[in-house]
Amino acid sequence: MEKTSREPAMTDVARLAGVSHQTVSRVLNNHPNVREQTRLRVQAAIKELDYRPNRAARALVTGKTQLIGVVAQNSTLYGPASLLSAFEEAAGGAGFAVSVGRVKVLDRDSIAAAVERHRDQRVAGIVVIAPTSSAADALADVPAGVPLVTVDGDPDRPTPLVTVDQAVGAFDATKHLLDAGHDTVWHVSGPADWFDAAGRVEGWRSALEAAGAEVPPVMAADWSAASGYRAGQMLARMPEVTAVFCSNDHLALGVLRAMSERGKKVPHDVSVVGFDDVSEAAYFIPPLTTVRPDFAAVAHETLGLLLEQISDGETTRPRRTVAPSLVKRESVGPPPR
Amino acid sequence: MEKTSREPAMTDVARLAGVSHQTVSRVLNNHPNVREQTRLRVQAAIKELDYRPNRAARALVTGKTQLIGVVAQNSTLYGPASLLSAFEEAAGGAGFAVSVGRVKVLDRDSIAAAVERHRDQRVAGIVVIAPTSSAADALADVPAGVPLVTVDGDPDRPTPLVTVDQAVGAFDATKHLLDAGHDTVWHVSGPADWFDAAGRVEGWRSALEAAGAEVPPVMAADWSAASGYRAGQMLARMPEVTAVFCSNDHLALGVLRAMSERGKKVPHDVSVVGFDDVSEAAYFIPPLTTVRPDFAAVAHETLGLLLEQISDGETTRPRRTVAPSLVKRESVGPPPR
DNA sequence: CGACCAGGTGTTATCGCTAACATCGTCGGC
DNA sequence: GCCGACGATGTTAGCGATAACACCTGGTCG
Repeated sequence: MEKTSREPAMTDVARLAGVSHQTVSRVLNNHPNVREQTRLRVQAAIKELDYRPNRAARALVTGKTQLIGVVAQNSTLYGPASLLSAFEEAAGGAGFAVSVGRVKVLDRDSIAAAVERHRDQRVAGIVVIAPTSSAADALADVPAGVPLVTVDGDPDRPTPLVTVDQAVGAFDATKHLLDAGHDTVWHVSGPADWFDAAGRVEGWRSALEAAGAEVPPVMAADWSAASGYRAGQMLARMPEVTAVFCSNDHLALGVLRAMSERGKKVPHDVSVVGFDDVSEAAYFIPPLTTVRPDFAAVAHETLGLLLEQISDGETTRPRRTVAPSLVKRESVGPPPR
Repeated sequence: MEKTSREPAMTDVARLAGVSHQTVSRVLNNHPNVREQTRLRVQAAIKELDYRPNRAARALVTGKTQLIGVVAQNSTLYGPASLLSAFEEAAGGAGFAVSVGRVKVLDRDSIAAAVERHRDQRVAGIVVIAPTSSAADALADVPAGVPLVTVDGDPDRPTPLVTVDQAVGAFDATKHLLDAGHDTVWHVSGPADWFDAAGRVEGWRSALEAAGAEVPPVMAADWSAASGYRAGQMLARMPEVTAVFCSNDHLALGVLRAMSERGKKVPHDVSVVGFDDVSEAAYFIPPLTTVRPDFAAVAHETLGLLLEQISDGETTRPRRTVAPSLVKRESVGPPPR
C-alpha cells in the first residue's frame, strides 16, 4: 500500500536520491559543499515528487518567517489602495508573502489590534499605512524590536518612514499656476489630520511665499468630490479666484462641477490642478492637470527599508521621500483679462 | 542569567502555572476537561508572560494553517479592489490571515505561478479573483484537493464561484430606462473577455427583449473613461440615441463628457446609467444613476464557501450570486419630445 | 465493597526541518 | 609515507506545538 495521504517530506526526497535528508536541505538552501552530481540527483528527485518544503517546519527551527504584515485601512481611496497594491507586488517579487490586516478606522485600538494579530503570526516585519495623526500615535504602542516601516506617516516622528514628497508636488503645482500668470492660487485641502494634506498645504504656501504672492485662506474639505463641490461653490462666487490647487483629484472633480454650474469655464475663467492622477483624471472636463506620485517607487523604498531592518536590525537613512511629477493637461491656462 | 533572547514557549507557561505543557495546550484550545481553577491559573500565566502560541509549531503538527491565499490582479479597478478589501476584512474577522499574491496580468502562467506560491505556503484555501476568461482557463491547472473559490469568474464553469449578479443589475438598469419612456437603450460594454461585461450585456439584452424593444448594436470598449468618451462621441452624433447603459461608471463618465461637448444635456437629451457606484459617482455632472454591487456580501459568501470546503472537503451549493441594487440619481429622465 | 467509569492531568512520540557535530575519504606537504 | 586540512556527506538533537495514551483520583453501581 502506498501512503497516498501524506505529502512528500524531505526524507522522501532523500531516499529517492539516495542521500541523507541533510543533503537535501543543503541543496535547497544553496550550501556550497555539495557535489554537482549529487545536487542534480537531488533536484531531479525534488521535481519527480513535486516536493515543496514545509515552511512551518522551517519557520519553527529558524524562528523566522517569510511573511510581511501590512496594516491598512479598509478604504478604496486611491492613494492607499495604489500603495498597497504596489507593495504587494514588490514584496512578492522579493520572495515574501504579504499578509494584509484591514482596519475599519485608523484609531489607536484598531491599529494596535492589527499589529498584535501580525505579531501572533510572527511576521518578519510590519508595514503600516498610517496617513493620519491618529494612526501615527498608535505606533508608539508597538514594542521596539519588531521591524516596522510607516508609509505616508508622520514626517515629524523619528520612526522609519517612506512617503511621497507632498510638499514638492504641491510646490510644483502651485508654481505652475503662478507661472501661467495668476496673481495667487487658492487651495482646497484634504482633512487636516492627514499628513498628505498637511504636506500639500505646506508646499502650496511656500510656493506662494517664494513668489511673494498673497496667501489666501485654506478651504478645508475631506477627500470627497462632495466636499470639493461645496468648496467650489464658494470659490465660484468670488471673482478674484482664478486658480485653484486641490489636494486630490476628486476634490478637483467637485470644484470642476461647481465651476461648470456657475457658468465658469475651465481653464478660461479658472485654472484647476489636482493631486494623485487617478486613472480617470485624463477624462474629466477638461482633462485635469495633476500631480502624479510614484507608488511603485514608494513601495520599493519601503520594502528596502524593511528588509534592511530585518537583516541588520538597524538601518541607515530611515526616512525616504519619493518625488512626484507634474502631469500637464488642459485645466490650466492664463487668468482671464 | 535570564535568557532574555527567547520568546516564551508553552513550557514556560506550564512551569509558571505549575502544570504540564499539555494542560496549557488544552486551555488554549478550549478542551472541556480542564478544571476551572486550573484554567484560570494557566490564563494568568499566559497573560503574565505575554505568551503567544507559535503558529509554525502548531501548523507543523496539525498540518493546517490559518492562512487564506488570494490571487488578484495588480490594478486599481474599482470592482476588484473593493472585493479584495472586503474579503480581507471578512477573513480577518473569522480569524484567518490573508496572503495576497498580486499578478501583473491575468494570464495562465502568472496565475499558475501565484497559485503555486500559495501552495508553497500551504494555505488552507485559495481565492482567485478571476474576472476574465484567460484567468478562468488557468484554474483548470489547479490540482483538485486545494479548496478554491473563484470570485467574479466564469459562470459556465463548474468550480465553486461567487459573483455579483451582473445580469440582474443590468436588467434593472435597462428596465429603469425603458420605464422612463425610452424606446430602446444603447449599451457601452466593458471588454468582451470579462465575465462582468458579458453578464451585463446579457441582462441588458434580455430586458430589451422582454420589453419587445429593438436591440441596438453593442458599443465595445474597455473599462476606461477614455474608451467611454470615444463611444460617447459616436452616440452623441446619433439623434435616435436617448438612453445609454454603461458597463461601469468610468465609461459613463466618458460618455457624459462626450455628450457635454456635443451640446447634449443629461438627462434632458440623453439618459445615462452606470454600474459600480464608485464613490465619486454622486458628483458627476449630473449625479449618476448606477448599479451598486454589494461587495461585502460577495466577500461574506466567498469566505463561507471556502470555509465549508476547508472543513468538509465538499460543499453544497457551490455557486452563489449576490443581487446588486439600483441607485437612482439625476442622470435619467424621460426622452426628449 | 470491589470493579468500573469518567474527569483531570501528565508522559511520550511526532510533525519536517535546520544547526551542530561526527565521519570518512582524498590530497598535498614535510 | 604519515598527518592535518578540507570537501562531501551522514547522524543527532532540538524547535514548540498537538495527539495518543497512561495514570491517578473519586464516585456510582451491582
